[in-house]
Amino acid sequence: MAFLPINSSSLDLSISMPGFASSPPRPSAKELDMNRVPVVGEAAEEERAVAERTEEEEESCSINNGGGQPRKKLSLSKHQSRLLEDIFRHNHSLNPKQKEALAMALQLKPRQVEVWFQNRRARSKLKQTEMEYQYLRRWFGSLTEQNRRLRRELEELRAIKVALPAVDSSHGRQPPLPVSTITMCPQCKRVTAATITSSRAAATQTAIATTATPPKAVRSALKLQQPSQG
DNA sequence: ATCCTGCCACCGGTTACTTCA
DNA sequence: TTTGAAGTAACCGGTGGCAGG
Repeated sequence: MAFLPINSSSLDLSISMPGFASSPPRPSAKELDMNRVPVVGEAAEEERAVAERTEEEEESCSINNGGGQPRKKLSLSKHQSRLLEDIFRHNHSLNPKQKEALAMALQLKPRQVEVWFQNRRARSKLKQTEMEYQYLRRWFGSLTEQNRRLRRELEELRAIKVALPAVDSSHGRQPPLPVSTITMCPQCKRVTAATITSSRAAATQTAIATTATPPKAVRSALKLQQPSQG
């Protein structure tokens, strides 16, 4: 469990903070909230933008005043998003103190940080689900193909068995068979054509029957891809 | 020990806004 | 300039865990 390195009074992140970093990357105009007036410059502008945004939120955003007015949607700056992402990578949820500290560092409301983490967890889960779906779809496809191949093989083996009805018990001399059909009888340890047809057919039958069950490795692989909690 | 209540955090689903092709 | 799709911040209602009475 990777906890954020914070204490009760500060968020000690080794990542640059908006408004605190010496030279934070300047977000492009498109990355900033379009409700704000366009700004030019470096850190001061970012700081000013955040301050203006916060002021606007105080007045208009229902997350602050409890609704009534049409909600305005805040666009987080690239800087804020990056920091949130960095923290999310280490921790998918925050305790109240961490949330408070992070909100302070980002000049956001704790509720906004909370909502961001909720939405981020949801996106993460959705992405995971989509990955699993794609994986299972591919797996299903390969199983279908395998099943088709095995059924074809079973038909061929049955055809061979029909063509060679007397071979089964004799172990006697038989006409030469195709190399691919020769195998060892598990009981008598002798190579016979009849054994091939029966044992291979049985094996094929079993393979067909068992292709519906996901192998343990697949099940655990899907489990392993779950995002680690806490 | 059990039940009830209030609080809080979280989740799934949805809405509404922003951005971009 | 308009428009539809995609991304996502914010909201809503429901649920479960926990503490206190």
